[in-house]
Amino acid sequence: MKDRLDRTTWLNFALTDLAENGYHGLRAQPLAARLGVSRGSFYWHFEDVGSFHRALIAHWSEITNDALVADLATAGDAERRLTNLLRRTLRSGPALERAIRAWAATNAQVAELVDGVDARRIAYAADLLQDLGRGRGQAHWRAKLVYWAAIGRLMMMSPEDHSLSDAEIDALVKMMAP
Amino acid sequence: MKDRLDRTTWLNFALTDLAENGYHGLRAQPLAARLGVSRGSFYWHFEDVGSFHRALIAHWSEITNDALVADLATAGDAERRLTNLLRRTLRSGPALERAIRAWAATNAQVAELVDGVDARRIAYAADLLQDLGRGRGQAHWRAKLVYWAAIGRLMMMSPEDHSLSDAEIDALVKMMAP
DNA sequence: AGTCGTCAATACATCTGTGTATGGTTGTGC
DNA sequence: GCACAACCATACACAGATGTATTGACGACT
Repeated sequence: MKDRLDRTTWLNFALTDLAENGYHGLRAQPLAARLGVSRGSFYWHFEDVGSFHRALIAHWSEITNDALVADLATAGDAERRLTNLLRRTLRSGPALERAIRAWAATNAQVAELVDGVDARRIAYAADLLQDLGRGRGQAHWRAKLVYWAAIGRLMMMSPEDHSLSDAEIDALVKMMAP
Repeated sequence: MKDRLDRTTWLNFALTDLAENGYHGLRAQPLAARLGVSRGSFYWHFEDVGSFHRALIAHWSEITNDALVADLATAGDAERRLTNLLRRTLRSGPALERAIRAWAATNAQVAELVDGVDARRIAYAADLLQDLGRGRGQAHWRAKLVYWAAIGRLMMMSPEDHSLSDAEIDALVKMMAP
């Protein structure tokens, strides 16, 4: 038998389910049904629903921080890296991030972790803006502004309003770091 | 007996509960418990949970659009109105809007209504930017950007990162409509 | 005073989900 | 080839929510 599950398989499946169906489906019974197994498997891998949730957000946090580390290793000067960062975050598939933030709105532990991720990303953007000549305070509030826009955009529910051309992103970079 | 409830009392209470506890509490049993009545009252005023939800988002949409109409009637020139709009939306209590958007992430009907509210607000901001001399296309994408930032900000879960000084808001207005 | 409409409590059947206990199946090391 | 660990199914008791049906209490209108 090859179709047995391990812990990270559960977690990865839960992330895709979270992106598609929201956090209300992140429980033993619905997930097991979608996976085609019984809850016996769930309760083998996880103590209870609460600890499953903790494991899941820890897993998401790891993945997300890995992605940021990859960003940090991107080559190029600061302006190019900022442009690339904006292109990626202003165009990425919004489903999972949106679902995580919807979850964070009603769960303090999720909120705390999301908060940490946000702070790291803002600090990264602020560093880039400082490299482009902005003062420390200016760089930080502009970084917050751009990051807020990225998050606000992915919270929009109509896809047609997500569009942003290369020219508009370039203009945004120039606006933030002239 | 004066402590009997009518339909709008239910809806208003549901909105405060939504802001405080998220949309997972928007059901007959928990709401009735918090209101100190039985579910008999709920099922008198509403057909079922689904139609209650529809009534609730319609109610929110009305309230929100009324607020926008009030904004539209604000006196002053375009720059002052834009500054006021930003001060209000960049500083308002974020709980209800955040909860509504968390709800919209997993409910198509809520998403549709939120979408309409967003479009109206963006159009209003774009009008103001056009009054300040921006071209039509420029005004619209800058309005989207500012609106995204407002939404992204209220999705942030740590209160200390919400702060934005008057000077920063003025700088934002100058940045968008120089 | 009596009737009707409005609102709410209670009781019931049903559904979905939790957590636990117990046993069964599959693979791996010796 | 066997013992053990990893993994999963099944069954049970329980909790919370839904929706419906029935009954009851209050107020207004005539």
